[in-house]
Amino acid sequence: MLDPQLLRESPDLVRAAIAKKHLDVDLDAFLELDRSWRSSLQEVEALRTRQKAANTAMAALPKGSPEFQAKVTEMKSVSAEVRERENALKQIEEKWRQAMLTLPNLPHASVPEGKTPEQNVVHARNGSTEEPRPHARPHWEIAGFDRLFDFARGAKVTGAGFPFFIGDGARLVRALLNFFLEEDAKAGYVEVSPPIFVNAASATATGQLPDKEGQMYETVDKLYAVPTAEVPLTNFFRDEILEESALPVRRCAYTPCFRREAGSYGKDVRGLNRLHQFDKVELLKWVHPATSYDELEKLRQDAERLLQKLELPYRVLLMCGGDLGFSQSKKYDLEVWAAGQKRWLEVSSCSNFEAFQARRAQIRFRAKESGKPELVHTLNGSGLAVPRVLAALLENNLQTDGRVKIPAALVPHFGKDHLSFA
RNA sequence: GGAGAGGUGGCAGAGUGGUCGAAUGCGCAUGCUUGGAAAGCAUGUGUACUCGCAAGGGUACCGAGGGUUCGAAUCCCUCCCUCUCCGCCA
Repeated sequence: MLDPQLLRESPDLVRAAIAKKHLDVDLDAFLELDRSWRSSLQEVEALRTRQKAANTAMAALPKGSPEFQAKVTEMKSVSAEVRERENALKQIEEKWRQAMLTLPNLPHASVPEGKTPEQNVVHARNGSTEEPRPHARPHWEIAGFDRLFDFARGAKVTGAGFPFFIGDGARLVRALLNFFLEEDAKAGYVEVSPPIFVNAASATATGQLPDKEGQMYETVDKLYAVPTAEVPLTNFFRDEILEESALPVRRCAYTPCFRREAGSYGKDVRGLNRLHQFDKVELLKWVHPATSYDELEKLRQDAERLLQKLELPYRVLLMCGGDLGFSQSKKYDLEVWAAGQKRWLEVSSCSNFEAFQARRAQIRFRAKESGKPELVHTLNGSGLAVPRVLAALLENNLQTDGRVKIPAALVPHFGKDHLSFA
């Protein structure tokens, strides 16, 4: 949610910023709504003032006295009017709230111009994509793949996109999760194991609702399976005021992530590239607004380090305005090279939300100077998404003998230096 | 799942229709006192929205939402949560 004050005082600035995201937003309609909300509010407040004054006067009057009865009669009509105007106000407020929820966050000045993913800027590259790998092939074509990653049984038991991980496949998932969590702990993130279902208020605070409910699995009692640990993690401090000295708070969490992925078909969905359920470790920070862009760089580096230690070639994209999400101010994507598919796979997305989520979620800190509550800035990034990292490992590290070499950093967690499909 | 009790300010805890944004205590802040501290004394101590150049006003909030009433922390309804006992169970 944006700062309503900023909208009122500098609508042109907001308009220009939103234009960078290439979204179509009717600010004038909102501003008009805002004006009528304020005048309606003032009407109601004036009437309430009258009611309160009458209430005090009546308390001092003998009950049943003529003066008292006269007041009752007088205030009955005021009461009716209050009811009417309050209903009108409530309706406007609801519209106002809905309108606010549809306004996107503003991009940071350093976000490059651009409309399409092609206009994202390659910020950095690490490792070679040119190394000859004659045996490389898409991971789903590797001999024995189906023994470790059983999509057919998964489809039978649950549905497409819910594979079984078996033997070394399951073991590699567990090793990766362990490796990620251990490394994240070393980087100062406190591990959290959160609920994997959240209520509507939580999904709204992080921006999944109201627009993206079609992307989440919903239970009969209106709980949502988390699409990412970001949701329960961010909501941990919802409606709370932290001490300034507690900032920055850094946390990480492993959860399975559930995404309906409605409407995505085709090449992207082969193998482990896109699943309805997948494992991911998420990094989250609550920081002082003055430091959030430094913290974003650190967050990106924390995620990058994982890929470096896994010896996987990757690149960092700085997202252009048009490819930024609804609620982000600035975002880096980390993409790992999959030598078999000969394409980049997104394995992490590191974003600064500034106060956008914090305002929706009312996460604040008490500023030492003023003693007043201020909104924190929130940031999050994957560290990392398991199946795509796994896919890249299979494709890049496939040996001539059909086995897959396990990177040195992972060997202590995996327990051996090769994965076997046999 | 069944039965009962309860949700009030940072905490504890009063308040069953009006003068209650709310007693009192603790905590916290500032000042006085002191060589310094404690104690003591005094004053202050929520959040949000809104009007105003400002000084300063106004309104809302007693778990949430609705209702009754001229008027609701207080009465009624629905929901959520916590606790105790029973049942069930990883």
